[in-house]
Amino acid sequence: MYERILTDFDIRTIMDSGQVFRIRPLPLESAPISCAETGGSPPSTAETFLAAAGKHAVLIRQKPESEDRMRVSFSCTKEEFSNFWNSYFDLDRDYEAIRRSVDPEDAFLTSAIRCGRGIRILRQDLWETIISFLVSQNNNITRIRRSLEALCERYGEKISVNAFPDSPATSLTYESVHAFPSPESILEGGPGGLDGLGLGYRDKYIFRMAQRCAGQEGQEWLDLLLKSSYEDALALLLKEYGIGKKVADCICLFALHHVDAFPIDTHMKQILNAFYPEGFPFSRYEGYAGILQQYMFYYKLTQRRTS
DNA sequence: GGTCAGGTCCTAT
DNA sequence: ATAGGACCTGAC
Repeated sequence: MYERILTDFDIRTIMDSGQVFRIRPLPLESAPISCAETGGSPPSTAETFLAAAGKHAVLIRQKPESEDRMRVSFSCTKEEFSNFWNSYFDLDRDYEAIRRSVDPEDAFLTSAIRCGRGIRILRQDLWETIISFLVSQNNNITRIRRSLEALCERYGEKISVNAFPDSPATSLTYESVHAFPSPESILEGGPGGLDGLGLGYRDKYIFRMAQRCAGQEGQEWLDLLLKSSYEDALALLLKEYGIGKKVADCICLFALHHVDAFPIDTHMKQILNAFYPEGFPFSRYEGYAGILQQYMFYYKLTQRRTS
């Protein structure tokens, strides 16, 4: 177990921000959503979550320490934390500085960053992110989660998760935690091996992408993407069957960490039309508009939920 | 029970 | 090049 006091970190907000689909609250310790804008205050009791990422998984327990500080425990060693989770959660970036840079006269963005404080743009596994956002197209977040979880249960290897010694979660066993499946394991299931996962017509995109990413050649393609600039990565991704501009931008932002990528989906279209009829001020936020996109997207979701 | 989901592909102009 | 329709399915 490894503990940190963190600012601009709220695992629940990250979980609900729509960039990641394999973080979930532990059943025994769930709590309502928190959003300053909707009158809710962060729960003062500890909440615990299970975060699965690629072949890694960890329990995360958080409790507010003060107004803007969170006490966060990770059920892993300090080494595992510094080798993987620190980077995964983008903990070396100063999100407070990003929030401070927002134009105070921009009422919508100001509300969005207040509501979404605690968001971070994760550095997710590339292959997992490609599949996740192929699934996401013309789909809803609940079903995306269900489909991906079912995919992991069918093809992902079981992985172990350390429990907190003093947690109610100790009584649970995490045999149900699966790694994200490899391209090869999906190929072994054959073309019909994706039936029954609720993927709909997206199954063919996923199977083809598994063919694309399998083997040494596939790995080399993924490595090339990892080394590419935003512009080059975008062009490479757009060649692939089932990947359009929006999904490509999500992959660039959430896996390749090109934080200037600015995915525009139905929600963002509505926001841009309603609040930025003259255009979003990209030049003011050059190089990191994608991070602000995430605050706006999350804010929009919380508004929809309560209206 | 219709509408809507973090869109993309395909076809017809 | 650009517009319009089809598309799996289940959550709400």
